[in-house]
Amino acid sequence: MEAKAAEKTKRELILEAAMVVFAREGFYKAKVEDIAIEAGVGKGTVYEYFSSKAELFKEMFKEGMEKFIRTLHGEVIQASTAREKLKKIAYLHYDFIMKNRDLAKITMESQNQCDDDFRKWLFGFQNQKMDFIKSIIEEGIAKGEFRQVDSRAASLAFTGAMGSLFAPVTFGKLDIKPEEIIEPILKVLFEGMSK
Amino acid sequence: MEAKAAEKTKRELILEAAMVVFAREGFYKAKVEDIAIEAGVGKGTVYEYFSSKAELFKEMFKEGMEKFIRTLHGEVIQASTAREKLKKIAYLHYDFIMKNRDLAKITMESQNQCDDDFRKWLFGFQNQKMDFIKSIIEEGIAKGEFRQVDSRAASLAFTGAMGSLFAPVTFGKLDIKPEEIIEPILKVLFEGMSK
Amino acid sequence: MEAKAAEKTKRELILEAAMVVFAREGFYKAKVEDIAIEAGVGKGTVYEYFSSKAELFKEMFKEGMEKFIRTLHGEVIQASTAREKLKKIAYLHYDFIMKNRDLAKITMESQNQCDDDFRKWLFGFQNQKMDFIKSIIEEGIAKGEFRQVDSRAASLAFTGAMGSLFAPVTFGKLDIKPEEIIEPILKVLFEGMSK
Amino acid sequence: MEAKAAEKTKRELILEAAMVVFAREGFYKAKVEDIAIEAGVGKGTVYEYFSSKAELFKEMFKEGMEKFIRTLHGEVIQASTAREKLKKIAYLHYDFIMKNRDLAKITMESQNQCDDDFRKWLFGFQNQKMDFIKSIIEEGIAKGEFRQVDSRAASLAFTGAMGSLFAPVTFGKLDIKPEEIIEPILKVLFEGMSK
DNA sequence: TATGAATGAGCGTTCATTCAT
DNA sequence: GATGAATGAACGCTCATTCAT
Repeated sequence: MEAKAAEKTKRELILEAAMVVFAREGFYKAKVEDIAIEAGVGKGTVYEYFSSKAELFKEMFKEGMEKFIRTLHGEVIQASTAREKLKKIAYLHYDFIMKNRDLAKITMESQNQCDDDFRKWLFGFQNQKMDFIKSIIEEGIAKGEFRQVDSRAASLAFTGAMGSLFAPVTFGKLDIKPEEIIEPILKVLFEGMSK
Repeated sequence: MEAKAAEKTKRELILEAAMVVFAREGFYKAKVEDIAIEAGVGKGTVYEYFSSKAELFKEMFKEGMEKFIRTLHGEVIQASTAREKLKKIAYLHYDFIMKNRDLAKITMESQNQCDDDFRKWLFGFQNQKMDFIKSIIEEGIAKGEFRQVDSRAASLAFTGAMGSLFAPVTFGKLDIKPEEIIEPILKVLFEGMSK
Repeated sequence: MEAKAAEKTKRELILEAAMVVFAREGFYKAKVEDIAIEAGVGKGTVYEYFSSKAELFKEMFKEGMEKFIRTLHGEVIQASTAREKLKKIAYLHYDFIMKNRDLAKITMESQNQCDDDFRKWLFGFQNQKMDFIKSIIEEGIAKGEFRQVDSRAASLAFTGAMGSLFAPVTFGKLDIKPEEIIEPILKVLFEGMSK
Repeated sequence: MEAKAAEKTKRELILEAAMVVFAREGFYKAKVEDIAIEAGVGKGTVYEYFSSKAELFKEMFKEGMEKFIRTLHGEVIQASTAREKLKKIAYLHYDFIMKNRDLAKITMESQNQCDDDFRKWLFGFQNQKMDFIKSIIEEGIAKGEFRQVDSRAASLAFTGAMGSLFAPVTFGKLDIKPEEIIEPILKVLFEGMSK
């Protein structure tokens, strides 16, 4: 996937290490020194690129999320129907959780331990995701794929159902195949929205 | 020696203060001293009743949750149909979040920062709640209120939808009436489950 | 020895408990509460009889030592020759260590952790013991039992040799019979003092 | 980068400060912060070099003692007769106490307040010293300098007599010249061991 | 630019002491 | 007198952050 060589900037190394360590330990238990070691750089170097531990946390979180959103938009655009789009989102969501269960785990934690600016960003980010889903549902209604459901309620239900996969998955207790859990959930939701 | 009741034990005072402070600050930022001040007792007194900060957190969390579960079971038993039961749960859930948004906020956080025993308890607790909902849905299916939906998928969707109320509510951004958001969500879900 | 019954005053109970606990834990690690429990009284009661932990320590120490000195004088007076007196002292010393190894252990510790008054008392006490031995040696010289040795040097040597039993005995490593170790030491010392 | 020597490592600075403060206050009353101040470093720096207060105490103690033992062996080897060797030991002992009365003072205290490993090390250390003296006495017997005395008893007496200098010296009450007290003691002991 | 030795503010916890009963 | 619940000063230790090299 990479162009030339495996050249990674120090910044990238640190962000990746931060992901690993924050996810493993949580924000407070994670030590800046451990992140530096994980990244293979000196402790002081971390502060060359990030002004504080909290700043590093925020940056790591943002990068991870924005990457996810980019993937989401990129993939979803290829689907034609609203139903397919939502299905795609559900599977991407599942994949994302599985591959980044670390990030998923700290999403929850992140709400309490950062400043208000970050909280606002996070809230805005979640709204953005919700709006994206809402717009797909509204598109589906417009195209006649769905009934005249309350689009906000439906997107809340959809988002919530996605979210409910978090806990069991991140605790590693969901050893069944993804389609076995995602399909039935989608079925229930789609039934509620179908004409 | 005292007249009527109203008398609160020190333990109760501390638990209530812990709720307030942990919710406001999160586990790590909360200082034991602040909890003591909030409770109107000395710092040492906290340690007369709880062996450590973590222990206090766990106890506070358990008490709050168990109280909620008791309320839930008590109220739900009065409803006759599965639909009414789920509706009841949705509203109680909403009320609980509104009244205990403090507790709601830290539910998420709590997963990372306590020991494995607590994590297990929490996981078991969540399963218990899910099973309760699942059994209501299955009862609804048996009684012919619902179609033959996948009861697990449905309960995940329901739980998830309830959960999705968390974020906006705990961030204090939901200034509409509860029924305006709960009813549409229930409608979507029930449509998906109806015959 | 007791007059009426086994009536023990609270004060005595506390002093005995203090002996046990201070000896087991040392001054700093010993907790006043543990002493109270050991004595079978309430924590507050300790402060009815002793103004502080340090005060309790001092009192306990003084009582123990003075009791030892009384025994020493009482027994020694019965011996007729200086040699016999010193021998008696050596054995009593050994017995005392064995029976009160607890007290012996904290003698050392006690020098650092109390106030100057106590230190002076302790120093005076040790001098008193040394003088007692010195006077016996001088009596021996006067009576022609010993050569004209330097009585101070001799008493230092004698005291020191007694003291050197401390470490091995209090560490419980001396599993030989007392006479097997005391007699040779006395022999060396007496040879050095004999005509 | 620095010119000659004179340069002291932080570790050495801290060990020296520890010696001063532990000796002045005893293990428990000594505050880590005071040691840091005495060393002219920050409190955290102490923990860069020693994992805990107890660890610092043990290291300080070991260094001091091992230095003493090295000095002892180095000097004693130069003496030819057993008598001279013991005399040398006596004077070195006295010097050591005078120069390191701090260390001497806490030797006693140290027995109670450290863990079992340290206690074992201390006990082993004392045995080693005793064995060294015993071997010199046995050498003296073999060479015909001393009578067939019980070498263990004699070494106990010698060690004890040395030890008895502790108390008066460390309390600063011995304002006489060292030879005035050491020579008579040696005389008594040697008389007891001579042919 | 990169480093890691040095730092000290900050916090959890202990326990001697007090005092209302 | 006797009690033990309540207290808060005190201290060991951590770790984010700095800065001289």
